Amino acid sequence: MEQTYGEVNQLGGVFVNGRPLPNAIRLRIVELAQLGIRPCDISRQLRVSHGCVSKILARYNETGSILPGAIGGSKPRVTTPNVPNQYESSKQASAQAGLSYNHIYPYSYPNTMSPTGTKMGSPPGVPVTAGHMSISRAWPSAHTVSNILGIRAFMDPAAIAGTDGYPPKMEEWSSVNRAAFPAAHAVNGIDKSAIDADIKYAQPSSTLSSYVSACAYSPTNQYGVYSGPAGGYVAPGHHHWQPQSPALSHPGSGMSMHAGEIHSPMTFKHQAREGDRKPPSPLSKQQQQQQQQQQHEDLNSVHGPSHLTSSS
DNA sequence: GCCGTTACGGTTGAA
DNA sequence: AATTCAACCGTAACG
Repeated sequence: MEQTYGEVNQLGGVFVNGRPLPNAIRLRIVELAQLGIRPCDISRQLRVSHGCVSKILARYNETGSILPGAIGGSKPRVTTPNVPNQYESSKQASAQAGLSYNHIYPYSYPNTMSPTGTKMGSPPGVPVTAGHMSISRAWPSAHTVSNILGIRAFMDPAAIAGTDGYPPKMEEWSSVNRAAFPAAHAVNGIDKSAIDADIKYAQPSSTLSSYVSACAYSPTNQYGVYSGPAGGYVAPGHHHWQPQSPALSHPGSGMSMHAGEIHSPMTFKHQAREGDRKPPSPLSKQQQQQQQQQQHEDLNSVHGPSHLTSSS
């Protein structure tokens, strides 16, 4: 297990068996889909099996999250009926969920060169934001609920990058994603960071241009169809997203960026549907801390705009 | 040819 | 500390 670098699928894409695709790729899949690109094209372009594309998109549509579910661990044993205290049980459940998964997992595959230095390992005390939580929706499954800290990974390339191979893992950024990038706009923001991170996985060489992670895969861009990175796909008529949701948007966070590039057709469908549900979330103190951290991290994460230039 | 679904082999991590 | 086991993952293949 140590070095599971990667295998190559039929499409020539790199993947690690048993492990989720890098968020950058996932993000790209969603972005492209939003732009109207057909799944089959996405599959080819990103070199991800269509089954996977299908799965990710389906998941996104359903949960609003591009992030993979929590891997590993055991669900809290529910053997005990919640009978005793109804309210208790409910809160308990949430709490558990929250607690269960909090790590960050930026997929940094060991292939890289990362400098090591970062220990950010995001210790268990990771950063989270309540704000996010709230919007982050109640996840249907036991897992997935909490972690928002993933965000930091998303937003903070450094953090991610830092992982020299063995980074902190964030399996559960699930909620994050939503929170982190509420809409497409956010996508952009994240994207870059996420991409950076992932990129390493994909391409160690990374210097990478900020975006295009996907493209990164294909240096040559054979499929070059979308030569453009996000910008490329972006719909021309996009509007700037407006900070309408202060709550979820971390102020200052990377999102502020020009995100205007992508319009967000998809948006979260459920925001409303589940939105109501977890307001006061029982945040664990950890989470609280996390919140703080996170916020501050967000700030840091402001990354520069991805210049989309050319490429290819 | 496209797309949804699922079997398969694999990884992870709480219990 | 080691093992168990359930949950997830992505690919590949099927329909």
